[in-house]
Amino acid sequence: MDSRAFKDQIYEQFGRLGKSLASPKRLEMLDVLCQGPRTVESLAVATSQTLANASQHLKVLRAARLVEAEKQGLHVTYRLAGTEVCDFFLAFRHLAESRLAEIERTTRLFLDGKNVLEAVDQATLLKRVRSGEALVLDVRPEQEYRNGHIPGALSVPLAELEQRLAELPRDRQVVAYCRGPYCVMAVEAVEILRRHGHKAARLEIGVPDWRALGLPLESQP
Amino acid sequence: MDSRAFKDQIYEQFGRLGKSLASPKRLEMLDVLCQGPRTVESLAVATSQTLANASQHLKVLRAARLVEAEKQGLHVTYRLAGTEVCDFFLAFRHLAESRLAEIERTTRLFLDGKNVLEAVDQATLLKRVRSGEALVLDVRPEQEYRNGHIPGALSVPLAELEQRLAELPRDRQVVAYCRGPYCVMAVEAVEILRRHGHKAARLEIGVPDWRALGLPLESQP
DNA sequence: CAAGTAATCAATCATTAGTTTAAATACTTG
DNA sequence: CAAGTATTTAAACTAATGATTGATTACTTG
Repeated sequence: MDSRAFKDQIYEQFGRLGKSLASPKRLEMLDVLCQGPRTVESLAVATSQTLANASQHLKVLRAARLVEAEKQGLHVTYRLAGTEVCDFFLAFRHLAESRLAEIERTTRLFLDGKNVLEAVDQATLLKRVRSGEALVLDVRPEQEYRNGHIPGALSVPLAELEQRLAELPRDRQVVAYCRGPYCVMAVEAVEILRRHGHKAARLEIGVPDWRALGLPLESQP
Repeated sequence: MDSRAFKDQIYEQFGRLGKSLASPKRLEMLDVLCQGPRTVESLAVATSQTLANASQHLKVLRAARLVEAEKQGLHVTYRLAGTEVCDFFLAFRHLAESRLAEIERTTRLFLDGKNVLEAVDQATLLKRVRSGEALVLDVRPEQEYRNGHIPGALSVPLAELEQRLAELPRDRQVVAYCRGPYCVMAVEAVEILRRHGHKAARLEIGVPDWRALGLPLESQP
């Protein structure tokens, strides 16, 4: 084997990993999987695609060893192949954010349409969340909350929020979070809360970012 | 803009970054660019492709804002768009190495063919290099040495090595390094050195890894 | 074991990406 | 400003990818 053939084989392998990151849908699936294991169908629904497509994308991710599958009876549960994969995804996202101005522009445009622009910046918000000064609200589906959540957070999945408004204080700030900066559940939660006279704000980061910051998580309420 | 459209736009942008990492040749070019700025032609030669292809790949990398171009007279010099890009490339490489067993297998197969298998492991080798116990040899082209090298290293580009063997001690271990684990220059250097009766070993890591370890670099000899 | 459900596979099609070759552009230097 | 060099662009072709649809497999449950 000459050195060119060696290099070609090596970078070919690197390319396999790169190719698996080349599809928007696959990246969205990785983002969702950072919240915890999921079945194929639930991933398909979460990422708005057909079951067959989701299955095909998962096959690609599995070939790159980014995810693992486990069959439990009728369902196949996919999970990230390790916490390094989640950490890498966050690094990838940060690089994209730092390099592609379009991402910030799109986000701003979206948030301008909604009425959720913050009065306080993320850093002080994060401080309030950490100190317990604000009530922290986890609006993700309950299963994801159970997989791990910000300590002291109350679980009220977005779908149940309107029915359970009475559980939330009106005198204290409510800080809602969800899967991360590009998950819109917390945005919608803040809209609902403000419409009903609550002092609400959105924490942009999600549990994976929280953990990557080295902050502790809670697993059971 | 509804939330699906928002997500589609966001992950579309992430996909742009992912797509730029989906080609073996582009990854190899990024690897080379981690050593410092280079012209299109020199990149084309280093990665064994035509000028036109190299130019097209660089266009893709530039569209993803991973590299920047600067025209100096007749030559266009490309460089990484920031040290984050190099750090990210290393993270990408580590993930690939940890997930794809084929990479290690290919590397081992290649090294088995050459006679450079180590008697000592990388960790103790690194210790000897750091302590100055061994003579450290930088066999990359001189320009890359000037961009930054391991403190105390001697620059003898691979092409000049056979002529300059007299400069090297025979009683002390010579540790050669090059661009990184998949650059074969240090492997070839060790072959030459051993053939001439020197005690030689190869340090797998390159300057980018060295810097990422938080170790200091030297810029001028 | 038949019916039903979750997931995968296979075939097709439209789109995109990569390579090659040749032509065009941009700049320098005599 | 003509000749030469470095780079980019364009056109043509081939290969690969992703979405869609329908069929198939694997498993559970009545």
